[in-house]
Amino acid sequence: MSRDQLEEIVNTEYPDILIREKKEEKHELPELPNVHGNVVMRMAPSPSGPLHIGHSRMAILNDEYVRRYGGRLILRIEDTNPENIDPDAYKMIPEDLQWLGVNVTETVIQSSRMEFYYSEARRMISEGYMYVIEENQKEFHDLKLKKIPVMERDSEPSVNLEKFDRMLSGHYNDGEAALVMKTDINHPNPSVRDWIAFRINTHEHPLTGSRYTVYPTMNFSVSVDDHYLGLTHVIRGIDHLVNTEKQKYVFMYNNWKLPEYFHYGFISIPDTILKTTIIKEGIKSGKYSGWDDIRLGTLVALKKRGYRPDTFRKYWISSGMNKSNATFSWEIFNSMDREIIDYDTERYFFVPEPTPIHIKNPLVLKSHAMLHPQRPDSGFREYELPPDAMIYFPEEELSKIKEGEIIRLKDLCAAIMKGGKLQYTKDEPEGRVKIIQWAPENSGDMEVFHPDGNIDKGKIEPLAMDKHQVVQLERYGYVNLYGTRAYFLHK
RNA sequence: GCUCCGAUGGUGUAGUCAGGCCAAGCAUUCCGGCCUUUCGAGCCGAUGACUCGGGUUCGAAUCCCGGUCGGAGCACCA
Repeated sequence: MSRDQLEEIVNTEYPDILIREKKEEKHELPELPNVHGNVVMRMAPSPSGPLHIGHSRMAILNDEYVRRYGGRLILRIEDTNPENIDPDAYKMIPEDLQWLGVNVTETVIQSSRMEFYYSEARRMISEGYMYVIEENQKEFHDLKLKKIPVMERDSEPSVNLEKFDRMLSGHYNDGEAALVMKTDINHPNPSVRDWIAFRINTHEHPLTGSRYTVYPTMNFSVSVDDHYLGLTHVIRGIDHLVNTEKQKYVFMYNNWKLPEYFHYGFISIPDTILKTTIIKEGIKSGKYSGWDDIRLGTLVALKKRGYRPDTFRKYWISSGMNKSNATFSWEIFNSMDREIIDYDTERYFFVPEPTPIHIKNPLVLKSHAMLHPQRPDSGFREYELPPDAMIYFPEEELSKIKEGEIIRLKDLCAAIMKGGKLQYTKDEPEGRVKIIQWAPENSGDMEVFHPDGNIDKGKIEPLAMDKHQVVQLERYGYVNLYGTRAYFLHK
């Protein structure tokens, strides 16, 4: 007997036992290993601009685990490269995180910990784990590729300490000396071999000015910070895989306990402008109105369009910590957002490409539209139209109506196409007909800005004018209203 | 080139560590239908996937080997 036959019998004879448990879907992140009590986690953006969608993943993932297990979430601003820092970012990043609902328990700014990095460096130099190279960086690099150590690799700690102090005293210019972390000169990955831990950069720093000229590279500052801040788990992008490898040497030399590391895969976000350099240029040239230009993928731009912070959380939790590369799905993201906002968004009429038409109604007409179809108690939008009223109708729809066809003006009346003109009819249409939105004569002008740069000009019904909220423009899509303009959210 | 990482429907994921409950779950999109004074929401239905080849095993999406494809890194950026 086949499975089909069996099912057939069960279906007809014993339907009761068929009540199968529906597997409940888990939109949950996996448990973290080695959790003993609270966790300490961090996010470490560089202050080159405000946060964008990509950053939100790191923020949400870390925040979500700290919420689950309890503990601390450290925002560590990694500003050890004085070039490419946007001073505004120090303010924008915390604001973005707050909007996302990420609960930062403390903030650490690396440029304010320079003395600490120096003292850690001195200690590790004196223990023989670091050495200074001078004037021969090119050679240093070439020799590394050939797995050959430079001469300085074996110099005495006291000599290295002396040279390091000379670095700090301003004796060298940019690129003339560097402090190197000894690792394994035979490591299969050349970049892991003896990496640069401190370099000289005389660029002015937005926060510390010209006080410091010797800056740690991220692999050094991250290592010592991760340890001294007590990190238990580190979640970050797969692009840091090799960095983790490098940082492990610092932990090993100092006998520090390694945090648990997780690296999630690259996510490419289609049709979205994220690169800070491109955005900055665009703002400068006037192409973009600012960081919150809705054509951008920054969080402030997405906020302006009306996305809810919870949508980000939901999306990133459902994506999990997959190591494989993936494509960000606006489709799914928008669907999640729709689910969250739909119940709260009022309905209004917007007529793009409006064409005025006389509907030739013999009597006064009253429209009666619900503010929200699922919430009858939310009220109605009502307009009174005098006889032979003029209304606005979408141009595009008008051209698609055939001669003699009856349509319905939503929540108003039926209308028939006669002699190329649409006009009132009291005949009730049979079956399914087109139901189309319209706008009364005293409607306002509105421009809807789309993220692809397009602008739809049209008429917005009077009751929606001057509103500042996310609404659904029926048959058009969800938008965020800003008075006489609106930003398109999604369908 | 070298080093590392990965591969489940159109898309995003669950399952892989501890092989059998997977005849592969969920979400989303598309398609069809129902409902409806929105093309939104809701309801019903349908299509659609374990990268390939070997091996181990009674049994492999899951373990092993190899190939292919994709990605990242190879900085005095983070």
